Amino acid sequence: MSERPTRKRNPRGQGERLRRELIDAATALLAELGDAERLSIRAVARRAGVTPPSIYRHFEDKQSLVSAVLEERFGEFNRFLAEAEGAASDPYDALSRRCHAYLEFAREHPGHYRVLFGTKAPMPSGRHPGRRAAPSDERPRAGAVSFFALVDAIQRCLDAGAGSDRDSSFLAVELWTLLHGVVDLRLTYPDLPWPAAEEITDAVRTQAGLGKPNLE
Amino acid sequence: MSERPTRKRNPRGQGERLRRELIDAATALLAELGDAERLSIRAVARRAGVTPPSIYRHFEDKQSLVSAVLEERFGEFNRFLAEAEGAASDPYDALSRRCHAYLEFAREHPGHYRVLFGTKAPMPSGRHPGRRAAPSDERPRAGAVSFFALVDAIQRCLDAGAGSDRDSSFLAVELWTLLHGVVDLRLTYPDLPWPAAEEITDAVRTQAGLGKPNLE
DNA sequence: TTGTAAACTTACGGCTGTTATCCTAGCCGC
DNA sequence: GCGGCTAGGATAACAGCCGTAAGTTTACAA
Repeated sequence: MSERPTRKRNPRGQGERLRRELIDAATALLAELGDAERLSIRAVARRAGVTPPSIYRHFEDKQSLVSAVLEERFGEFNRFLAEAEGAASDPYDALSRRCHAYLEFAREHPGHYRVLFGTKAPMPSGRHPGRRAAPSDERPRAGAVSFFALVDAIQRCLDAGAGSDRDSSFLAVELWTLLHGVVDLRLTYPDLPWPAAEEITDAVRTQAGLGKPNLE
Repeated sequence: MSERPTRKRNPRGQGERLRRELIDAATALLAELGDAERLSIRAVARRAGVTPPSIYRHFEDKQSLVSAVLEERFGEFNRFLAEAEGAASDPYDALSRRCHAYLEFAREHPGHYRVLFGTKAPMPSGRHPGRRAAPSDERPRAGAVSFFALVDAIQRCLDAGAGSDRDSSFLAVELWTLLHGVVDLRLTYPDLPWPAAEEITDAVRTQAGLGKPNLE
């Protein structure tokens, strides 16, 4: 019952292996929980078949572990979108694929999407007394990367002659908020009569003048 | 230091007064925390100047207290939007006002907005052993009310002659996801170069054919 | 005076992040 | 062969939080 750790200890030079297993365990748990603050050091240790203090051999504190996982997840997300875009023939198709990939990632990994982009409640000002200087939230920086990649994709459409009276930055905000809104509200209200997510974003994208101008 | 309760006890027939004070304290705390699950019975009791078990005279359990607060907040939200709409002269103006009121509520009460519409992480399947049948989440029902009010507002525009090839339900999803996306991403990434929230939603609304047709 | 509403005290069992200390398997030089 | 060193863990414990059940006190109304 007490989940005693039954792992074999790693050999001499291979101490880094536990680090990977901890990140993998934390990744799996975050996919289930959908919230980085709910993740507990002890749950990660249980899943990895290890005692909680062992984690501190590989990560300074809980925040470090979470950050390591978030960094990998953000990398995976941005890579997934970039690869989807790479298979396109023209800028309009590329933008379309990027948007669809965004929705696909959220559909396939809802827990991770929530961890990456979900609303995070503000810190109650020092939950643990002996805290270091606020670790703050690292998601804004990483998430902004996704945003500027979207700006670039839109700019390439404008450069290719897309007709819009707005600049790429504004259009990127418009598209991103829509993508995020679709994903987030669907997760919260799965029982509403939702149309296909792609249908919504495609509609707005073409209305904004970013569709392929094949009929003009 | 120990925050001993210094309240005067309520007189005989006035036991309901504490109930109100508890709801008010919980409301204020939720505005700060932005997350119903972070709210603790003990924190509510501290703020109300009362010991934790006293709460159980007025609420069956924590979930009942939270539900009472959510119900009030949802009512306030829907009333605020309906009143804003009521001051309009035509359906287009009404829809515009409703959207602007949505954004205004979120701007003025970000914590409450998060509690009402923010992404909620899934329950880890029975956090407390001796639990009653899952209380589930009451937000979907209440939130759906807001959605259908939006559908109605859009339908009135279509009835007034708004030109759109989509039905009101689809357009409502389009608008709602955009409104929510704008609000939610702004809360998560406050440092990005955001245009005015109204500018984004107005752009999409008019692109969708729901603007006032004064130039046709 | 007495019943009882309204609140209190105490306590249980659980969770959490983190530290200080200890154990042990295996490689090192000798 | 063998003592020592150290990497890679495990134990035990601290201090804090949590929801809530059981029993007790206080003060007002009848």
